[in-house]
Amino acid sequence: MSNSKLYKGSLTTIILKLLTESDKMYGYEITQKVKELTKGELKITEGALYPALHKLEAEGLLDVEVKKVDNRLRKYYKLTENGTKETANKLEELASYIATMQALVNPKFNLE
Amino acid sequence: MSNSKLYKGSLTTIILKLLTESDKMYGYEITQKVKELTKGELKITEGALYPALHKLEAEGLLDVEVKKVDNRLRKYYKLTENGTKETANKLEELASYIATMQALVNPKFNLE
DNA sequence: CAAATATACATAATTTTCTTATGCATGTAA
DNA sequence: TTACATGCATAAGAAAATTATGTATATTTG
Repeated sequence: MSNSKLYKGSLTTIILKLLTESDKMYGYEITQKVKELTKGELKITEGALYPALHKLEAEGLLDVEVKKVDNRLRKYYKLTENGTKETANKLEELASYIATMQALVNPKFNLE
Repeated sequence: MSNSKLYKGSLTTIILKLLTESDKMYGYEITQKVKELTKGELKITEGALYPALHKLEAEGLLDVEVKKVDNRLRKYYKLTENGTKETANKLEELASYIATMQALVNPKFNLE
């Protein structure tokens, strides 16, 4: 997931946000979409992705639907109502994180 | 360190950056400075800070100098030459992380 | 004056989140 | 037929944090 440690903790936010745009996605699709959107900067590993998806499902933020396509299994995930709410929270947290870090790192950005 | 998980992995960057501005700082001073700069948004816990400082010292990025002030011990940390170089890397990584996340989360920001 | 709070360091146990490695299975390209 | 792509999964270990302590001195407050 990139050599930078900064991505730790942001996988959930990424997954949830992508699902607000695509309605439903399956795991492998998420890895490809992230690779594409970030021009290869960020590669989601399976060892990180699948446990994260299972956790989001267990927390009731995602619903899963299994489908067989081309004789291969796919698990489609979509946001629940709570998942949609939580996505909004996560995106606010991300905006807040960015603002805070810029205040720390760049004297030009002052927090209110 | 704030309820948001996004700060995971950014402590080292924060410490190094603050030291480029203040020449030398001690642990407690860092916690207060961060609290002040972020208007209380971010509170560095001791359990995170001290091990991080020790690690940076062990890696040769920080030098330490112990002083007794008002009958209390202070450990002043300052950047080594390598520490200064590594700080530049960390700040680049932060800028890159922010750009990548905005590309993922905000369709308006496209990566080159 | 006693108690709480602030200053200043430290570490140990646990949790969270990730990496790395591995496993299984099918389909397609070289 | 061998490698690579698609698609899921988990287990062992590492890294970085949280939470809970512990020690000690100085200052503020009721």
